[in-house]
Amino acid sequence: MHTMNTMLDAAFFRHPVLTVAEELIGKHLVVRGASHMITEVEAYDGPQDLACHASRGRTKRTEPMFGPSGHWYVYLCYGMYWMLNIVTGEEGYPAAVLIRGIRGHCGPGKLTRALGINGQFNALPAIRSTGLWVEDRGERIDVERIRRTPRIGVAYAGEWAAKPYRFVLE
DNA sequence: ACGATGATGAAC
DNA sequence: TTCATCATCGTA
Repeated sequence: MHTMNTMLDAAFFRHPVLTVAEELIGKHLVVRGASHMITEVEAYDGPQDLACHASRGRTKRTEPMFGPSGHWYVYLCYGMYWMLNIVTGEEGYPAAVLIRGIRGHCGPGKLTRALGINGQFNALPAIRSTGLWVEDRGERIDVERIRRTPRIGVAYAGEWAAKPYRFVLE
């Protein structure tokens, strides 16, 4: 039996960021005709989350996170690495999932470099016509294979640094 | 352990 | 306009 590849749309992403983050494990990032299984993500959850950029308010940079779900939030980190995030939840509530790993590439800065993803995708919707989207390719991921840990590189975020908002496929 | 490398946001 | 800070990574 053949399974259709389904593009994940805005409705898929219009849910609590922790829910979307876990469900993104095992889905596929599609760019330039190639698909890559997502193996590691982190959730950033709203203005109260001190590790979330939006906790410092609505600014030019964080604007996409306040927009509708299913759009990309891409920003430059440490002057060298592009971080790829997908906006989740209701419009007006700033939350996003950082794509930290795909099969064959570990690390958020390495995967964007390998796939040629940069700021050109910021604020664009994750649909076929933009050239960067997410698909369910019918792979079943047992939740037992998903490990939760604190997020990486956010030690400054007080109690929020310890929350298990990182999801990794074993 | 540290430097590369530049945008960001807050302070001044 | 300056300044500290950074959701990282390669090299040592």
